[in-house]
Order: sequence, then C-alpha cells, then structure tokens
Amino acid sequence: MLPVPEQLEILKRGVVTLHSEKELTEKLSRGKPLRIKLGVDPTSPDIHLGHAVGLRKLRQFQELGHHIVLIIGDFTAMIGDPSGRSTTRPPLTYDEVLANAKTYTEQAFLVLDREKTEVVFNGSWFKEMPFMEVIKLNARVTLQQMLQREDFKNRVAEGTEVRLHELQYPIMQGWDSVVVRSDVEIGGSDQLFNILVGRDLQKEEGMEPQVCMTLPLLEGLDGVKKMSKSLGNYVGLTDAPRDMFGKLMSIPDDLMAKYYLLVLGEEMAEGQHPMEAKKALAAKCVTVYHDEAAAKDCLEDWDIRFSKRDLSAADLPEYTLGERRDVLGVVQHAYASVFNQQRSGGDVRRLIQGGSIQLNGEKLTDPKTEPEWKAGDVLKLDKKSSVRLG
RNA sequence: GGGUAGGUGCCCGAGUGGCUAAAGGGGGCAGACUGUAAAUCUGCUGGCUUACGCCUACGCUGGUUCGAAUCCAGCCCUGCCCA
Repeated sequence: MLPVPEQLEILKRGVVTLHSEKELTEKLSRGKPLRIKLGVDPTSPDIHLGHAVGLRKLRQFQELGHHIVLIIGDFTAMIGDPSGRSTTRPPLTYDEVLANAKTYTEQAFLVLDREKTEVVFNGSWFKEMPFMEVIKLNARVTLQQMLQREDFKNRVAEGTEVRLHELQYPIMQGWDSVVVRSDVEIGGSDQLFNILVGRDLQKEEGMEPQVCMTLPLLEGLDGVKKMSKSLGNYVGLTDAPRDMFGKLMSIPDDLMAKYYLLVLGEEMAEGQHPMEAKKALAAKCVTVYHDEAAAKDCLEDWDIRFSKRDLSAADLPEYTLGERRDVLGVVQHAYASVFNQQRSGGDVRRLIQGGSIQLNGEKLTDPKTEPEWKAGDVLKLDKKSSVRLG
C-alpha cells in the first residue's frame, strides 16, 4: 500500500466535505484495507455520469487496495431518497427494483473492478427486520434532527406534504453503515445528512464511526439541475457513442471544466477554443465508456453533420417510402419506421411549417406537396435525425 | 373530529357563467445566427382533419343553464389552524 500522505492526496481530490481528515488519516495509517461504502438506489435501469462520479472515487480506493462495499438499495429504492426533491416520488414495484438492480450492478462494473467489489442488497437485512427493531431504530433519532434537513425543512415551510416513510430513509441508510461496518461512506453532497446519521448509529452500536466523504453533484445537460434520469438531463454510461458525444456537446460552455474534473478526473487545458475543448471532452468520455475507434467516428460524424453541415456525406439510416407521398405523410412514416417515434399530425405539421424538414437542404414548408422522392436523397427531419431514401 | 384555504394543460400558476384549447412563466421543440445539440434572438407548444369543423381537457359523480374550469349537491384528495 502507498504511504498514507500519498493515499490521502489522491483520495482528497475533488471532495466537497471530508469529516474528518484526521479520522481518515488514522484509519489509513493502520495499514489495513478499509471498508468503503457507497449506496445506490436502483430507481431506474441505467447508471449515468452523475452516479459515475462516486463510482470513480470508489475505483481510486480500490486501486489503493481498499475494499469496496456497494450497497444496492433494493429496500430504500421503494421509499425514494427525499434528497433535493420537492415532492414525493412515486413508488416502484419490487420487481421493477430488482430488474433495475441487475442492470445497475452490471453497469457499475464499467467503472469498478468486479473482483474487488462486494455487492450487497439492503433488503437482505431490512426485509426480515422485526417491527420492534424498527421502533428501536426510530427511537434513536429525533424529529427535530430530521427536520434540520434542508429538503424536509423547505417542504414544511412551503406547506407541501412530507410523508412519514420518507423520514425513514436517512435512518435506513445509516443502519446500512452499521450492518456493513463501513470505515468510509461516499456520497453526493446531498447525502451529507444521511451519512452523518450513519455515524451516529455506528457510535451507538459501539463502533468506530465512518468517515464521511461527499463529492460534488454533477449538473445535467441543462446545466442547472442535478443530473437525473427523471429530469431527462443525463448521459447514460451505456448510451450509444454518438448519443453520448452529442449530449456532451450540448452542455453549456461554463460547465465544461466541472465535467472534465468530475467525469474524466483531469483539469481542463487552458486557452483552448471552447468548441475544441468540448469536442475533446466528449471524445475522451466516449473513449472511456466505449473505445477510441468509436470516439474517432463520433468526431468525424460531428464535423460532417454539424460543422460542415454536409448531410450528403454522413452515413444516415436508410428509409423506404410507405404508402403516402405527401410531405406530412412521409415525415410521419419516417419517424415511425426509422426512429420508432409516433408523432402526431399536428406535431409534424409544426416541424414542417417551422422549416425543420429539408430535402437535400431545401426546406419543405408545405405539408401537402408531393415532391419527387428519389433514392439517395437526404431527408432531414430535425436537428438530430436525418434519413437517406432507399 | 372541528374550522379554513385549495385541487387547472409536462410543471408552476392566472382565470369566478359565453370573447377559454384556457393569460403569464418554466420546460420542451423548431428557425435564424454561430464556435457545437454553447450563447443570443424569433416562432411554436392537446388530438383528428387539405379545410369548414369535430373530439378530448380544468380532482370525481351528478345537477342548474340555451351555454360551466367558472353556479349548486355529494364524494375523494392536500395544506394550514384548533383538538
């Protein structure tokens, strides 16, 4: 194992809070692998770059020889972490959660070393927990402590509902720490409170409290809100290369440095042209989650499509005409058959009248006309989708 | 349990009998421009229809009325205050 100061230096990189450095130093200096905990709730089937921030930190611990405990919150997912949300989340069925858990763990191993990771489900201890135990656990936390939490406090102040099961969430997450005997817990900065509850419960159980380490939250593509599946502002680890690339090109310029740091773990080079810097970011990210060849393909495709705007040279999906020959009918059919999107007539009409639909670069603004469709023609539907006529 | 304020389109929120497919904002989409799917500006933003028009929509169910998101009754749900 590396000397403690060097380990510390790596581990401290990019963290928001570390409570405390002294405790971490002490734990590290014993020279034994530490148990590092990260809990994830499988509320959706895919992991995105926001989750990956925590996973990357785990990976660092792993490379330093520590032991990772990845907790799949199959039980906590049924509640939904109230962190940062202003309304109650609709509950998932247990089957949905289990299905998500499966893809989740698979995708986590895109970042983590599978061999050195212990995966546990918190349902394995919560499912069988006697109600008496639940009561005891609840007796350890006061309502006032719970209400200190920003999101509960705000909701109470605003007069929106807070349901009692939501109050259980921090307690459950804290109890996880007791069960897995974690030395360090990692989480997003919105997890601070929950992680601290873990410390309290561990202390009460006579254990040495875990070190609390939080990481910055990664804003999503909109540049404002936390990256999340439900907001649709995310980049999935398993997104197709071109999607991943394109999505990353759509982040606001001033977010680039943060993405460099949190997604790639490197500093953004100074003095670069913003577009070049963003292309490099997107390409590197594609390289990490796919490979270099894919990244190269994305770069080329991007230049052809958006910089040179030469759709005729791009490789586009092929589309075969259906029954109708009028613009509206063709576009609607193309969306359905090539991109699997059902668009309403009004929707398509708006696209047409707005000038989005272009045949070989010429705008088709009349829904009723029946242009001469020839094989090889390029039909642009919208910014992201174009087809070549077969 | 009592009192009281509410439940409107993807979200927030205005609207108290016809001018309401429903102000405004957010979000989303498109166009122009550009250095990108950045930024900025502009337009669009329920469904069907070539169109006239039709249908669906303001918590639910009924009712009053020529006509209801708007009035009445019952029910369901939420906040706040009191118990």
